[in-house]
Amino acid sequence: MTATRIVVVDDQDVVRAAFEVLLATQPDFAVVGSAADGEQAVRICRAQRPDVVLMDIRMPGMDGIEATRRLLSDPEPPRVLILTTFDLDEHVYDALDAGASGFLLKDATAEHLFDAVRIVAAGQALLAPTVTRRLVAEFARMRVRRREPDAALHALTTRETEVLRLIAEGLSNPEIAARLVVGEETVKSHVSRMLAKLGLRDRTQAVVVAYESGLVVPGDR
Amino acid sequence: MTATRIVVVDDQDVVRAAFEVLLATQPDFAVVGSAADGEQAVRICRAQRPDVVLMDIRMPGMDGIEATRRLLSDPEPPRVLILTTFDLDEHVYDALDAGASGFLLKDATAEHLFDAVRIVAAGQALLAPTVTRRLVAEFARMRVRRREPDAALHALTTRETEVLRLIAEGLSNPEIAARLVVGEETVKSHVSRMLAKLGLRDRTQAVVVAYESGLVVPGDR
DNA sequence: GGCCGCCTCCCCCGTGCGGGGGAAGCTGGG
DNA sequence: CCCAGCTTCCCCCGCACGGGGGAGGCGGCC
Repeated sequence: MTATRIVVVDDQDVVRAAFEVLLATQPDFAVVGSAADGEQAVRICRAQRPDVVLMDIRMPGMDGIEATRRLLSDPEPPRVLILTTFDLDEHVYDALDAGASGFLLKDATAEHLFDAVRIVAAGQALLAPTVTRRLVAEFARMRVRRREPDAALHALTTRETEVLRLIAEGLSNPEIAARLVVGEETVKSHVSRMLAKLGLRDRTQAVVVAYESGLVVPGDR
Repeated sequence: MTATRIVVVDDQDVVRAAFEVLLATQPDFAVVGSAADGEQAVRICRAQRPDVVLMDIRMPGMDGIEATRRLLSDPEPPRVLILTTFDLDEHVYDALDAGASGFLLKDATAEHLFDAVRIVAAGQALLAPTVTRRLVAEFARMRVRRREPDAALHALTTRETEVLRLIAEGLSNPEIAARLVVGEETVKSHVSRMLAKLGLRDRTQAVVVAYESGLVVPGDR
């Protein structure tokens, strides 16, 4: 098994050199390049094709986020491990968005860094504990809104809910009738009773409550 | 500084005993109780008030998820670290939802376990690398859909966009006219041209594209 | 100057929509 | 057994909605 090929990206020369030396102490690691900004990073990675890129965020010119985004859009991209001083950065979410596999703080121990490199090289992911905590909290928050189809929606019968869902797809009454294989008159009564139960005026407002209540979720179609 | 108080929950006696012995090797840990199912776990935690609970998921009777949910609803709850054999479990999301601070696989090393306990005791969070990877991917996916107010929406004039946004609040034409302080006829022409540009039939469909495109976001009101 | 895009308002006209009734069959529970 | 709730369908009616087409004022751009 060959060594994990690593590129180090940091605008501070000392820091970069320190990481190179540190990583070189591990027999299964091979530092194959380094860069001081985003442009250099992209160029060197495309030439060296490393397994893992240790990426700083704050850099003059192209920052680590944008560099990550570009690298990840290549075919067979490297795994990117973000290494930064500040965890309170908004950049965390942007970095994960850009496709980073890991997010470590510079106060991590050498052992943690080695672990992290091996984990992302294996295609897994690892985040600093504080970052994990925020991500988990954020994730739970996102899920909470997405599973409270509550309002007065439980008052609806199954058929009424079904009709509401189709209205929220933008269908007209005749279209809904066709979809459900019933008469249009039937649909109209379902719609009327649904609107009355929810205290709404028209189908437009019905679409709004369907989305706001979480009955339907953007992107699920 | 006092030791971290730990409760071990697992339905298999040997496993439970093994973890107790393992944790006892650390001078800053103190195992203050153990349980073989969810009910016992809740009872013992309320009596012992540990800092950290090592929780198995699969157990007879009340499972680890439900036990976690109940513990977390208490005042000053312990931190819960889930320890399970299967990472492919759907339970991961449920566990995080229930409020767990960590999620480890049983194939983790002793050192990783100790680290994890110390991290969650400190109020941070830690997940197994495979779980982290899935969470990061899921998180990125969630965010992607939330920032693409693109479609053909740029073709709309500012006024048309404004009208679309109000339609997506469930307002009728007269209401929109009042809100914008213009005549109803004016609103009608904006609506008509907006629908034509987007290739839509009625305001109901307009609400759908407003939500699906990200022009409006559920919960922002 | 002339042109064009946007916002504003006006007309007519057809119809999809929603309210107000009523009625049938079917299910399940007291 | 009968009643209640759900689903299905029917009638009539009024109106908000949306299409078509036209027009004036105002700003920017060539």
